[in-house]
Amino acid sequence: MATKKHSASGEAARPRRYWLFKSEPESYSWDQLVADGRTFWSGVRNYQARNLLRDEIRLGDGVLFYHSNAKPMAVVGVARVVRDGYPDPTQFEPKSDYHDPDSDPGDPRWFVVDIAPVAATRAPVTREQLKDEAALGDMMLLQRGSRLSVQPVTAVEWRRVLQLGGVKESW
DNA sequence: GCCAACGTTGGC
DNA sequence: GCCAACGTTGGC
Repeated sequence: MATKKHSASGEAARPRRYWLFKSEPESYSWDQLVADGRTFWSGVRNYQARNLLRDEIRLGDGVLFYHSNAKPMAVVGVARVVRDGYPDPTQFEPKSDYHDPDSDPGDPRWFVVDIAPVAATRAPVTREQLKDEAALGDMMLLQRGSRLSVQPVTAVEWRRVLQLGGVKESW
């Protein structure tokens, strides 16, 4: 029968992937994202995270929004990527905290994606809850010493966290 | 507030 | 190219 399942719908060949973005709520909270309706994820200044933003994270991907250094530390919402990676404008703004005088506009060093909120979790899915889930034992967020602020999430982890948060996928 | 883990910087 | 010193992250 058919050998190419998605050709008729015009769907992208790449399957949707999943990510977790950390933010300190005092710096940029879920509520702020909801108020803004959309934002560019600026200020990531780590090469591993940069590579994900530039090369891996794509329009339509799912994002778990996690509050770090917070009470409680928790996944508080689900967002989606609404624009592929592009150079972080703040790196070229001398007055920005994120200014990088060594970044060459012809070959920008730092990248962002745009995200928009999809749904808040019914209640914060706390770090403690996540740690209690056997299925989430390998989640990067929970590994000792893991500091990556933009990190991959497996499909299994994604589904489980959404389930814990009472969020039904709808896009 | 502490401190382990990690990344970056710079002297050699 | 090594590595000690330093700064940052972020859970505890």
